Amino acid sequence: MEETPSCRVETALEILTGKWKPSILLELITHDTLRFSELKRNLPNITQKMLTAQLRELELNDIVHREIYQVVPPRVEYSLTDYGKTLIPVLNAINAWGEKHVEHLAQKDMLQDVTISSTSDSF
Amino acid sequence: MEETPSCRVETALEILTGKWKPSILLELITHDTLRFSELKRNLPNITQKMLTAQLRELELNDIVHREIYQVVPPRVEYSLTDYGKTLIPVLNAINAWGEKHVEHLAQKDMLQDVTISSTSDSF
DNA sequence: TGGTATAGTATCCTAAACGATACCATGAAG
DNA sequence: CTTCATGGTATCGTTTAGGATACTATACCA
Repeated sequence: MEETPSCRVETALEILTGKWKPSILLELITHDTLRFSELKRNLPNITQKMLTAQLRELELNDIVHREIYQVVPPRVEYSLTDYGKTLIPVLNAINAWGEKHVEHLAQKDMLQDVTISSTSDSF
Repeated sequence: MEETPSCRVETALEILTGKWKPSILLELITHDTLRFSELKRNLPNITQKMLTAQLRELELNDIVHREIYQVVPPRVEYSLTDYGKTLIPVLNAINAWGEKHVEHLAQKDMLQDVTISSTSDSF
């Protein structure tokens, strides 16, 4: 029953964090709808267990929709819910800052190899 | 040497996540400069070890500045760097979404107790 | 001489996240 | 009747995050 800003930030971050959730969300943002196997293919190092677990959590939070087709072999498709799509601007903001940060660290740590120039403010 | 959006998002999230970093950052945003002991007082359940560790990480990433006064007993003050302040809009975006999300879950899970109305879009 | 305050370290332990691997059900195709 | 593809579970082990507790240095103050 807390209602502080830090509580809200943590609530939001819970949805975005975990080793795989950002990648999964970005996949669904850029591909719209993906089968389980397609997601797995696109995330080369994830285990089946982790992919299932993360998708279930996202589903519980009403971020992704899981559509099951009763066929054999099974076909299950994942996509963002309308509500899940409200996360896109947040991810864009985080992505933009992350991009600056990579540059910032590059400038700080190494004063060398200043050949970075790509800039993309959204996906 | 990855340069994908998900890599950038993860880089940014690394800075924001951890059980205490959001709280620490929000403290420094709202109070500007705080001594170690003041931070500890304001974060009632944090251990000294965790506070030190999280502050060190934030310092390494150039998010917070650590000012040491050579007196006894020691006095050490923490504040956001100018660069660290560029995180504020990001935290605001996350906070705003988190607020909506709390409401969203409330509507979904319980169809009761609809007495929530506070709205604050920034700190 | 001993207690106090501050800002830490060091050590050990638990719990949670994550990973590797094996297993399962189904029906169609061969 | 065997094999294949899909989308999972179950079980176990490791690795990491976090927590509890004890310890430290220093100078001042009584």
